[in-house]
Amino acid sequence: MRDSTPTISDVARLAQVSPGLVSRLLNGDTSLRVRSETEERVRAAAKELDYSPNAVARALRRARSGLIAIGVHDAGNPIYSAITEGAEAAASEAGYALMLADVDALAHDDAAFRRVVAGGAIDGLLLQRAGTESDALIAKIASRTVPTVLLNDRTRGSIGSIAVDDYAAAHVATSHLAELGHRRIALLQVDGPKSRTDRRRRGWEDALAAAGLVPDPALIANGGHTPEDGANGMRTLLAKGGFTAVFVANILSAIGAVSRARDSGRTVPDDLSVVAMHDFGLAAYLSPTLTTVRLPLREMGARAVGMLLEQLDGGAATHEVVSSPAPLLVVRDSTRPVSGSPR
Amino acid sequence: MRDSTPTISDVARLAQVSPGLVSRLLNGDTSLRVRSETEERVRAAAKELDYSPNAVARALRRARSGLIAIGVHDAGNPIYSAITEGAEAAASEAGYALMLADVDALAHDDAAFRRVVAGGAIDGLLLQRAGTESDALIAKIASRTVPTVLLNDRTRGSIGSIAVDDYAAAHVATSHLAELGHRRIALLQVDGPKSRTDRRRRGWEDALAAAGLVPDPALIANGGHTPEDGANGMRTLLAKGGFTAVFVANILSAIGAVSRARDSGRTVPDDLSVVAMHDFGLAAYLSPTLTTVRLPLREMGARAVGMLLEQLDGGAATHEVVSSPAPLLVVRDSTRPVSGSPR
DNA sequence: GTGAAAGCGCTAACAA
DNA sequence: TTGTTAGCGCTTTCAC
Repeated sequence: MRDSTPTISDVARLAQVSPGLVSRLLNGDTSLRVRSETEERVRAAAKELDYSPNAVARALRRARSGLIAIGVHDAGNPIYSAITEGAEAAASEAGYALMLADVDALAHDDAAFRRVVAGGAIDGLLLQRAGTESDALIAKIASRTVPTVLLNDRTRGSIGSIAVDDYAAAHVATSHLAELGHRRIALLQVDGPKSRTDRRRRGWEDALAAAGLVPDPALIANGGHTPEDGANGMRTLLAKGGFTAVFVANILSAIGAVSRARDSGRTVPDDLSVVAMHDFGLAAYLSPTLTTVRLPLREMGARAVGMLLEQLDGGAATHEVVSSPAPLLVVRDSTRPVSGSPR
Repeated sequence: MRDSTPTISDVARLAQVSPGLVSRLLNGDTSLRVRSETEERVRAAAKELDYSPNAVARALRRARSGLIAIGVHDAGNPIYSAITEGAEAAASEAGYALMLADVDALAHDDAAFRRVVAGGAIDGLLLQRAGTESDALIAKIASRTVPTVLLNDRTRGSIGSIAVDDYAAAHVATSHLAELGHRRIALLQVDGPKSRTDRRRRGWEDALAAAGLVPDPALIANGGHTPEDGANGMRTLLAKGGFTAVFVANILSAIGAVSRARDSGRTVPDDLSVVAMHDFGLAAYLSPTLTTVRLPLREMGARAVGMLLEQLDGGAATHEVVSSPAPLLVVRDSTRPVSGSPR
């Protein structure tokens, strides 16, 4: 038994061939015509030594690290982790590995940034776009060095971007409320990039219009993307009053909003129907269980990796919307037909 | 402006010194006595070229990739992601990067395993221990190649391990219920590694004993670690009846348990008090808000990285329990003094 | 104080 | 059909 990890030369020696041949053979070089007997000797040797090619040496030689980094803001956020899971699976599938990086650390720690982005350590970067300063900064600088895809973003430009269909999601959610007979439907939006906010608002507006209702700007408030923000947004909304239903553009925010409504004496869904954008496992176990619009987040993460790989193959940066599967309304207990007059 | 990324030779050339000198200088080699004038020339050149050392070349030369992998089962689980966040922060702090790997993929896809673990791609492995077959397998094989630390585990052996204080957590939670006057306190345990399950059960037993109560084996059921499992566990428990409070050894499971209790007509906390092990942001926004025991998960992730680095420096594998900060009881609305007779 | 040279393990171009 | 060679960019030992 050898004490140190075997190299390609060890395999070559054992099989009595040259390292170059082992390399081409094991990498499935199709332009190679080997005697099948030789091939077997090589494979047997590799197996006997339990040879695994050294990833670092290969990366240096190929000028490809086989690593994709994903810059996230809050790894604990279930929405983000769904994206990350999709990305990890797709990366792994393609023979890549996924590196986790904190966007804020990247933005504020130059050494960390250089280590991750600038030193050839990664072949591509996936960047969670939350609408902060850091985001824009990192995206701009990083994309000069390495193919980059902005997640949750639809910026048109030299940097790739991918998003879910915000408009459709908002439309589906709002239509559901309208179909239940609600006529005063509020909107709790997320303070992300303006264009995204706009698309969701238009989905809400158009769904209202389609139902013969008139969007009331007074029924729009900011719900952020945390339970706390959602609770605050709901407080603002409740102070104005005059609605029987609300579409909340983020599920964590929605949970906070429901909590706040309850604290101020409203019962969901009796007094107030709530639909949240995004879905996750817990939604079915909350009280009340939450009606949501499920979006293809894992698919988005996976596709983002695909876009990155295409760029690595020389393709241009693209801008995509993941529209399949389409936003799916998951009706649970937080929505019900309107009853009585708005309060 | 140069088109390709500058190498150390470019810097050396510009500064009119040798690459070796640049390397030692930029890496802060203390045994180096350079003319301060030369030093400035080098630093200026590096700055002018915006030089970042190539991480891959460095890794090859140093035989250190600067990468730590964390094998997780369910990245979306808030408990796991807290650990991951802690690990990421500590890794980044130490100049390392964190790679995400799916344990099941590692276990079932040999190519993926080799790529991640066997090819010198990582310097260390953090392994989420969920008690599955895959876990044990991976741990065994991986640890032959690379320093490994088992998360959430207290296995004594050549493989490092780290855990939170399960016993104390269960004790704190159960004591709280006992102090509220509950005398029939059930336990919904997680079907993880036996020793862990045992420690939590002993915490529960000892807390009961300390309160002069007798642990009743009939009041133990399996609550798993998902809302669904928790709901099932609660169903089992409710079928037996005879308790007014329950300690649930996992927060997701607790949410399912509460949901189930509600579905079968019980009100938490009026009919049933619930304490969950582990805490996360949403707990304060549920209905009812959930009393929990908060554990140092981020700290555990961070410390695990520290243990790995110590092993890389030649230290032996250790087995630690993160006991600081101590398990913290966070009292919310799911617990209240006992009232009436058990049902 | 600084330079020169070797080599980490691999792959790709070129020879034979 | 297979071997030889060069070199990716860096660090480190040794020499001057």
